[in-house]
Amino acid sequence: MAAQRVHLTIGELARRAGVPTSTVRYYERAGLLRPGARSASNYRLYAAEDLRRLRFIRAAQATGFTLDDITHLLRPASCHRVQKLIDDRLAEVEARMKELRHVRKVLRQSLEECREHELTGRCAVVGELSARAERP
Amino acid sequence: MAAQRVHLTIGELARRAGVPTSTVRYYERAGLLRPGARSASNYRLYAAEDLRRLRFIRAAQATGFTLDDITHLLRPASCHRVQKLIDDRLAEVEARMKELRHVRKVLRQSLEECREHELTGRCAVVGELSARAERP
DNA sequence: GGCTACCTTGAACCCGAGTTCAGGGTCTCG
DNA sequence: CGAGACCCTGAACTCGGGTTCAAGGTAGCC
Repeated sequence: MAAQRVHLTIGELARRAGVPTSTVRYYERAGLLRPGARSASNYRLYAAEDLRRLRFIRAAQATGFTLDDITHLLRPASCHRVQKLIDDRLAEVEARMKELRHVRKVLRQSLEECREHELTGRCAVVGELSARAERP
Repeated sequence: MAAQRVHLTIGELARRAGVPTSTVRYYERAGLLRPGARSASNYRLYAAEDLRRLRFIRAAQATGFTLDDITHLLRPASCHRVQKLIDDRLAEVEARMKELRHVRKVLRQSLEECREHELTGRCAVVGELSARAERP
């Protein structure tokens, strides 16, 4: 409450979050992030809060939420809805991790074989991958 | 070699792989999967081999390869290239798993808090999520 | 007072990965 | 023979998530 209002321009905000300004404007169009104010010259002005919000958006996105999901996460209108989103997402995350563990195993094995067979001139990776990918 | 040539139509193939026929045709356009033959009436005919190939494509895709990557995986022209693809992908998989572990933790915590705060009427999830997402 | 780096808008464009549509041919069953 | 389910083609469309472009306004410094 008493914290100084930091006034970031769009460029500053974007740099701090590691995104292009075009993306910030795009998120605004998408209803995800509105600047708290505008300067006299009509520049968007953002507070520290907005930086957190932007970082949250990127983090959520990196973990598989769509922008549409994120709008619901950021509008805690219904706790139930948010809970359901998180619940579902959690299930997806679990499933994805399981998949990835399998994939990692397959990739490692294939890579090894590929290296072993290198001298033969014929790369056997695809057959191996296919065969294994079929019965996860 | 001596195995019977199974002649699947596009619909049969698609059903067995769990994709729409439009996708199969799309993969053909993309150079990923050509039918081994055509019937007299110009229907695409696929062999069991092609079903494996299609399943491989879907599996690879599910694990984060783009269709373009997959064309290279399926054309083992250069073992080196394939190795590089797999190597890179392996690194991505590792990174992604790490991310996911963090995300899972955050989601679990948030969900718990959300449930605890349910009675207060105000959902605190976003604040929590944002705060945690900031320092992974 | 001019240079440079920033900011504004709306509209158009891009990409991957498909899907849909229009306008046909074919196969099989009754 | 006819109905319904399948197949063909090329072209257009969709969608998410942005980026790029044109045509400006502005802020700060020398």
